[in-house]
Order: sequence, then C-alpha cells, then structure tokens
Amino acid sequence: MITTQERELPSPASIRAILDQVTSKWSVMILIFLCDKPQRFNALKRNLDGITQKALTESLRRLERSGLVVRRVIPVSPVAVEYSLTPLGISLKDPFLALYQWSMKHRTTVERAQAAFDARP
Amino acid sequence: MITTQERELPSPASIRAILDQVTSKWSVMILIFLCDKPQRFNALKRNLDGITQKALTESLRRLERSGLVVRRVIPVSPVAVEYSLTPLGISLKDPFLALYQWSMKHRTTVERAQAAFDARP
DNA sequence: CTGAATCCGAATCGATACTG
DNA sequence: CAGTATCGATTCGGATTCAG
Repeated sequence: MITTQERELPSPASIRAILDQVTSKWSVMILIFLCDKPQRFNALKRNLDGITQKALTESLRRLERSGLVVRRVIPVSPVAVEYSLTPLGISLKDPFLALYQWSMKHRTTVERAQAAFDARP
Repeated sequence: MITTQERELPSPASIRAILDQVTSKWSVMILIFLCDKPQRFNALKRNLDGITQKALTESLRRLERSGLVVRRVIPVSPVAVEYSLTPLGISLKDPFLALYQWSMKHRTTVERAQAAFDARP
C-alpha cells in the first residue's frame, strides 16, 4: 500500500503531473532557446523550424502558466511580444541542457536502435 | 535556409524527435524505477500508481525500440518478464534524476503558479 | 502473469483563414 | 507581428475482453 501521508515523497502521479508540464512537446527546445536571451514569438518560431503557430502559442502558454516563462507585450506598432525565462525557468537550464546534450550525443545510436527494432521479424 | 549537411548540429526537428521518445509520457518515471534494479511488469505497474496496462506496455515498447530498455522473458510458469536498462538507458540516469529532483523540489512552486494563472481575470 | 486486440469518445494536431 | 477561430484528421486514453 502506497500512501503519501506524512512522507516527504510526493506520489508518483503528482510528480508526473509536473514532469508532464515540463517535458511536454516543445518545452525543452523552447527553454533552450530562451536560455540565450529573451526572444520574440516569430524568432522562436523560426528557430524551432517545424513548429506551427498554434503549437508554439500553446507551449508558451503552458510554460507561462507553470511560471517558467514570462510574456511581455511591448506596445509598439505593430505590437511586439517578448518571451523570457523566470528564475524558475532558469533553474531548469541545467537539467534541460543535460537532456539536450544527451539527445545530440546519442541521436544516431537511438535512430539505429529504432531501425533495427523495426526491421525485426 | 537551414540545412544539416556538413554540420555537427542536427536540426531542431531531429533532436526533438529524440527528445520525444525520451520524454514521452511515463518514460522518466519508468527509467527512474528501473535504475534501482530490473523489474517485472506488474512491479512497475504497481510502482507507477495510475498507469494502465496499455500505457505501460506501449511505454516499455517505445523504450525498448529506442534501445534504452531490454525485455527478457523468463520461461517459468506462469511466464515472467523482466525489464532492465541497457547501457544507453543507464546513461540517461543522471539527466533524468536531475529532472526528477527538480520536479520534487519545485512542485509546489509550479502548482501555485498554475493556480495563480488560472485565477487570473 | 503478461500481455495483445478492440472499441470508442476525448484530446490533440495541422492547415487555413481571419483580426487588432 | 502575434495571435485567435475553426475544422477535419489523427492520435490517445481508458475500459474491456481474450490468450499463451
């Protein structure tokens, strides 16, 4: 029997809820790009190569909702919107960078494993 | 124009494909549990508290396909199946532990940020 | 015990069009 | 420029059933 009462360990489900926010579709890539400097909507869109407006909007909302990203409207014409990391967002930099570098390092290994798996009898 | 030819940097899309495998729904939690020791299907299911058979099966398949997990059938009766990490899977331990610990540490902060966001006018 | 197969409604996706 | 609205397509999730 697993309980969370009186324990400092939260339930797996509640941790996974957090992980879900943080590892959702474009989150890692967006955070990585925002680490460099605050960026505007279309700058992110260009960098992310392949993301749709809708997906980018939704991802940024989710990150904003979780307190990782700040959305700042700059009242010029036409309107500019700049996204930047909060301190909480910055605290994810190291873990995300580790994930990102892992992905770069092991990309071809993973791709080969997948191809081999798919070619199985 | 972005190309990947002759560059050591893969395209964002190809990196995200890898990240998707690795950060997909239950991956982090499964890998964390498998770090301790190889485990059987139902042991994982119990530990993961809330996962369905289908989701666990699919997650394990995905991890196996990407070369992170090995599935070993132990021919006893009734049949036992043990899942364990490959060296590649083990190499994810540190990044995932970092993510996991971040989630535990900042869980309440994130939850409060979400509640505040949702309560906005 | 460890799954595979199926069904079905819900959620998500991508493309397109439109707006301040 | 930075979105919102909409719609059809695909995928996903959970429940159930069956099998080696």
